[in-house]
Amino acid sequence: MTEQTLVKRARLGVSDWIAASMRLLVTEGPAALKISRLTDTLGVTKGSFYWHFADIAALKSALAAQCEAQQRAAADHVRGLRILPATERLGAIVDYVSEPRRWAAEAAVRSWSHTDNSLCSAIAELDRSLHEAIYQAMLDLGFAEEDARTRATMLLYAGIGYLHAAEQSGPPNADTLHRFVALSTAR
Amino acid sequence: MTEQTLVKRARLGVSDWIAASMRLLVTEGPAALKISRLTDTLGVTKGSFYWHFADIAALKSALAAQCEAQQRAAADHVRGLRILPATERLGAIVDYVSEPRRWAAEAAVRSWSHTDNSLCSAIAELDRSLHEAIYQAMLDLGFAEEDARTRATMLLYAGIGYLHAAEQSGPPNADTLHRFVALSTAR
DNA sequence: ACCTGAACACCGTTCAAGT
DNA sequence: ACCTGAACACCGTTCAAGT
Repeated sequence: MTEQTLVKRARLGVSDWIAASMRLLVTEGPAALKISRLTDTLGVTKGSFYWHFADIAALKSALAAQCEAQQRAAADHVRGLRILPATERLGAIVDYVSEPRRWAAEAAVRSWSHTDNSLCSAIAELDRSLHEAIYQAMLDLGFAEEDARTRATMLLYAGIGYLHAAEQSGPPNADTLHRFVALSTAR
Repeated sequence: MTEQTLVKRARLGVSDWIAASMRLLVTEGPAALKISRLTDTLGVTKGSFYWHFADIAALKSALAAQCEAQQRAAADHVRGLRILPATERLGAIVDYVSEPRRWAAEAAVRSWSHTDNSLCSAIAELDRSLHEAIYQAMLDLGFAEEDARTRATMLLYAGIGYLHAAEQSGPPNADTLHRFVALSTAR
């Protein structure tokens, strides 16, 4: 009864569908992303949906794009940190990605990607971007190319693994990630 | 390889359905777990499925139980390696988990767990077991408790992160994991 | 005990027709 | 430009009837 079914707008735009989808995704997870759920909350029929989107994959793509935009912003932010000295830079990257809201969004997208292949490329891109940033920091710290690559790869994967593990065991612990940095940059 | 797809038995048992489900899960992921896919490969109609299982959730539960048994067996195997010297032991753990068939099963179960909470505890148990084994190896190598714990945590998460990343980018590379071992045990 | 075949509900999808 | 309403395909589910 608390739905906005009664607040039926005369006309809907793509952004209305995306917004409703985002709300569903965040509150009930990817499994709730059904056309019928959307038409219920928006107060229209399913035919309406197909005026705005080719199919449900298109809706999910658009939703994913929204998430990707946030991720790109994250990647940009990380790249912007390159003015910092390498050690502080790695610390700043860790602080940034472990910020609770970012962390939650990251976990949600990665979790969603397991049932939606369209998201895989976006995630791969962010991972590549992060790896590049970390690799560069390792180089700046004076490690030889191959050593730097291995250290960067391990640090990145440790972060991703930690994210997946923490997904069901509570909030992130920035301290743990900082220890990973220390270990992966030790001589 | 027992390809019984075309060999239509006169009668099927629960184990036949589970086996076919496991094959589908590992080769095509949880999304392929459809009754119609199973009846196609087993050469029966959907009504047959409902003689053996109450619904598709029951099939998935039974499959999950099978997966959990495998996870437990894996944990036991890792615990059994403790007789080896620490360095060889870590190498043996890496070789064991990166064995292609185990790796594929592991990736499938972890991927599936994102949409099936019943699997989370089994995975957490294996992770705990792996962490304990790796931690013990670090202690045996002479690292102090807290340092050993951090090194073990990072190595474990790097492996998990690598598994998730490799899930969509091809087969595992044991060499990469061995380099992670070298890095996380470096002084 | 195990299976078929027909039926039904649900959801994604299409499209001609309405405003 | 945006939406309705009816149709259809696909998949999970039920069940009476067959061996």
